[in-house]
Amino acid sequence: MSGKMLDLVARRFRTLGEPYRLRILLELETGEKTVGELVANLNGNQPNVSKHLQILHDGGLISRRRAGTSILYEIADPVVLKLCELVCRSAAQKSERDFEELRSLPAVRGKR
Amino acid sequence: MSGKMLDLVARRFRTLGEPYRLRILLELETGEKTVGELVANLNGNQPNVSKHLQILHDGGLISRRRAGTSILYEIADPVVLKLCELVCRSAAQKSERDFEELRSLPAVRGKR
DNA sequence: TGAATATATGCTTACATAGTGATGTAAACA
DNA sequence: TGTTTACATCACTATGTAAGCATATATTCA
Repeated sequence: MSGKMLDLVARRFRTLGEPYRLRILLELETGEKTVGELVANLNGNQPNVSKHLQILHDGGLISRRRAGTSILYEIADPVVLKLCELVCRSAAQKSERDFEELRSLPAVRGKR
Repeated sequence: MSGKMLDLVARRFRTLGEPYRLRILLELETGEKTVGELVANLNGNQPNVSKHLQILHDGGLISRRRAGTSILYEIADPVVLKLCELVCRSAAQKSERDFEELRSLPAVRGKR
């Protein structure tokens, strides 16, 4: 794989590597929403939400269309949902392993 | 999804959001390797490679075992390869779209 | 045990990026 | 046309993190 392609892929992962942006994507999972709706649902401030939307849009993960004075965003690349699902499952498994490892430590076993 | 879970998922994406770490993972795709081999194959310096390996290991994406004075690393969570493949395909599609969009701009169309 | 080899860990610097408040811009409507 | 509404952008600060050098740790072998 070329260096440029690696940079692209890495950038895409980083775009998804922000909890706030994941929350936005989860909000959009149920359908397109305006910036104002997202701000309200996420208890965020408007400039911050707009900036994250811009980043997601630049990355091609969401698309937008104007509707009057509002702008509606929606998920453009359905791969994001699949990615989230995969990572979510994998992260959950790791959490379980970490927990089991902790539980098997003598110092902890002795404390019960 | 809870806030902690979102943080975990986001962290996992960020772990993958570094070109150098992706190169390491691609190297490991063909089997386990020592730090020295990775340093040689990636033209990197040893502390930097070690640090990235540590990050990947903390994230549960790779595992390690000692063999004499060397330490062998290998991919622990096969989901990483699937993720890379998905993102790679998605990123390539976006690049194509960007290219088509550029090509259709009047300023560019007129220049040929 | 002491030297050599392989790897990990501080420490510092530089850069990217998130959050926030102030301000700019574009559409709708009186 | 001026005002209002919805959103985007700018400027700044703070934090996270990658790269690089120096150094510490652990294993092997003489």
